[in-house]
Amino acid sequence: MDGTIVDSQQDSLQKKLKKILEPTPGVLAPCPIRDILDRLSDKWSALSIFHLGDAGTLRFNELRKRVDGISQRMLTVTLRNLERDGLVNRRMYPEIPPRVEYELTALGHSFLRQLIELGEWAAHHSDPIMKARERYAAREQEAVPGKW
Amino acid sequence: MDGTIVDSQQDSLQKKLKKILEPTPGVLAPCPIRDILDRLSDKWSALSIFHLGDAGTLRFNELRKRVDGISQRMLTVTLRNLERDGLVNRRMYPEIPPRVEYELTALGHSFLRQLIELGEWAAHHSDPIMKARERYAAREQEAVPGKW
DNA sequence: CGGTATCCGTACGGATACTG
DNA sequence: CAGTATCCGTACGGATACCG
Repeated sequence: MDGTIVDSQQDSLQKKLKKILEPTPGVLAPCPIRDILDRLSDKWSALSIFHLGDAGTLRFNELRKRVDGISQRMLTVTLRNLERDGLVNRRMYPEIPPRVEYELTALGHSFLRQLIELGEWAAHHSDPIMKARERYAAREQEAVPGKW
Repeated sequence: MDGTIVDSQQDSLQKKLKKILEPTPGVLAPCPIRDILDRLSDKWSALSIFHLGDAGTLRFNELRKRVDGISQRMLTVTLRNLERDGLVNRRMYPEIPPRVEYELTALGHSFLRQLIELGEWAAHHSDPIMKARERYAAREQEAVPGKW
């Protein structure tokens, strides 16, 4: 029911996997996957990218208000990382008081599309995930009866 | 050059973004995105999924050998999380010595496809990212001349 | 306004030893 | 073999204070 819709694509997937997993010249070692995952792993990158993609161009404190709960420090750090990786553009205007605007680069928008895909997947599969957790929790209960 | 291939898809993207970013009933609060990102954020989940997807079914120590550098503890923790979320299936055989086999569930394979997409994106865009970093590093040099 | 600099608690993950 | 238990260092991120 799930393995029949894909046919020749299966091989393709396996090949892609092989390529990702191959040791030295692969996608893991130098920059690619590990780095991209790092951008996803820190607490605020994805959220910042979402908001920049949504709003277009934002000043530092405008973005700060939108990314709920982020500290000034972490917004700075996050934006620096994104800028460093070429996902975000930083434009500073030599005025007083200073004005700094951030926006996604073309690369950033490209990455945003991947994030949205991920978000869509998550939204679409949130139900089975939640169910799985409930089942897991239930099994934990019966496995350790003395706990309760 | 990059904004012309997508036309009516642009609105669609924006709408998806809105949906992802909307506060309470959105994708962020309950389970979805935040949780999925959590799976991506820990150090070993993605890699473990890749290897399970590549190999099919693996015993604990087989997987351990493949996931280079992972400790016994972290493999256990990682697999528990993945099992909890319904991405990995754990099958235990009551033998001596014990044998435990892990494999991706249908949901896990579905997620793997997303990971591969991400990997492909990363591989495909690793060049501009690396270049961006070099530029950033170069700008740092000139900005802080006293450092050198 | 848009940052740095500093301090500090916590959570993640590694190493090691032990167990059914 | 496949874990669990324990200890322990580090890195991530929050709070606060200060600066151009």
